[in-house]
Amino acid sequence: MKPADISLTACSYTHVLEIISNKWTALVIYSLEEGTIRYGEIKKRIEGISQKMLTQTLRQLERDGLVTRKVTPSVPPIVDYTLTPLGKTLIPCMKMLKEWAAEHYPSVQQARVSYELSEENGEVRQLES
Amino acid sequence: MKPADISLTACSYTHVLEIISNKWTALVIYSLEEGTIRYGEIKKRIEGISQKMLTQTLRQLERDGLVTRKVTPSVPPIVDYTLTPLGKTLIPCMKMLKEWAAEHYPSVQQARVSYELSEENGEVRQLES
DNA sequence: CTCCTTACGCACCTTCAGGTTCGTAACCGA
DNA sequence: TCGGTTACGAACCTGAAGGTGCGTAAGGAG
Repeated sequence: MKPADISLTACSYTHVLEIISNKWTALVIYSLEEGTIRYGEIKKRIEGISQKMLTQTLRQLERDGLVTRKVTPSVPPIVDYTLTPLGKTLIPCMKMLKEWAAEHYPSVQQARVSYELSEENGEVRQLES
Repeated sequence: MKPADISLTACSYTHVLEIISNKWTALVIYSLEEGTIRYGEIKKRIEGISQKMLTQTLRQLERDGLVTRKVTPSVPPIVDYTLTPLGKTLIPCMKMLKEWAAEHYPSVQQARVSYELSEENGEVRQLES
């Protein structure tokens, strides 16, 4: 009835997801929840993240005003990262997502298994002849 | 101190985002919030989505147990989509994300602008010589 | 007889997020 | 003198997400 009332560029969902849906972003924010932390510490805490990806992710968060970067020019250098007040407003959202997953992700996994099974058994998907 | 306690594959965030962070997924779920709706209706409501992407997105949601697909074998065919109870549990999460964006996205945009400005003015980023 | 309709599948192409590797500054301890 | 340290930048490569266009069924309207 109402035609084209949902727009990708205008929709709020797109905006949030654009910020937090990068591969490592949520994990980096999570590692910052407890307060200020050094670059190297983040890297140690997050399993499998490369230096490049961590730097890239942090740069993006800094650009978006979600974290602050503080350089102490010693040698070797010390760089501390902290969530800004704006960044902290994300925490309740993230908590909610986390809780949803804890509660419902098993159901999703189960659904996927049964879906694959019914596919193998040649269930009707096609609009048949 | 605590080394590698955050893992990509084990973390709940990854799981939720894996489900809802595809380009069109959130918008499709949003279009289903009000109840059962036909394929063509969804397509009309979401600006710029192609047939292929809509089908792909719906297939994925169906596979994850978030929507049901009901085919009425008439000609031309009628296919109705509905959120499952599991799918409906996502709505509060989505609402929260939406509200966050409504409240805070302007700040993010502003932060981006000032970031670009300070870049142009050659701010110190490098660990200097 | 022909065209329009709905809801797809399939094949192909492009783009970009993400990953790997290498180089760097300059101090400190051995 | 030489390797280890920290926190990066730059160049390059790859795979997967997303986009475009074509084919299709069968009935009803004209």
